[in-house]
Amino acid sequence: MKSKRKAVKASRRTWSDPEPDLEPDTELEPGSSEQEGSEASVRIGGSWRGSLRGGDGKRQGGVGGGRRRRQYGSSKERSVRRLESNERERQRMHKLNNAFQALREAIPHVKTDKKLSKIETLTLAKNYIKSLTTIILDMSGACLPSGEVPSEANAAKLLQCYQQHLEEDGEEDLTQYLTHVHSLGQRS
DNA sequence: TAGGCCATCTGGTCCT
DNA sequence: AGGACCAGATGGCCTA
Repeated sequence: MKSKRKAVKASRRTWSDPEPDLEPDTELEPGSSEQEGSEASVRIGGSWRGSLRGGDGKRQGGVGGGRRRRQYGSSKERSVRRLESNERERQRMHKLNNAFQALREAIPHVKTDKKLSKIETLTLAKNYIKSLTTIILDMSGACLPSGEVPSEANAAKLLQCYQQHLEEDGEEDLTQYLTHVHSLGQRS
């Protein structure tokens, strides 16, 4: 794992680090409907951004007409809230990255020095699940009534069988489940 | 040096 | 009301 991102970038000016020239109380609020002349350019995070959600309109608010920013008290209060918000977001992203790491370790792949990227991890995981599903369906005779043809329609029964296996053995290892199913298949 | 990947900041929106 | 979630923007690091 690369040891970067250990410290917050110093170059980025933030809410907690307002432009020195500006009086704190007169600082323009980025994106504020009251302050901005147009949506073409909006000062956010020390940088200039294009129109706000204007492109796809996916997240345009239900509030009719102009966007209303939540009104906070003093600029100091806003700074505190922003910092708290940043910290929560950081923690959230760390949790997300931990989940990605767990997923990396759960899926088999060719071991290299380079760790899987997020998109690679998701793609491999999807393929892995598809492969396992195929295998399970192929072996489904072990859990399905005799004569019943393995099909996607039997997936629910297979899932039920898997869940029952988990309840009985308290084992969450799919590999062992597959071994179990395989041995049943050989017996029958 | 360009492009990929990533961490972080940020404001809007959703949810409890 | 406040936290969670989301997506855009930015800049740093790394590799081909």
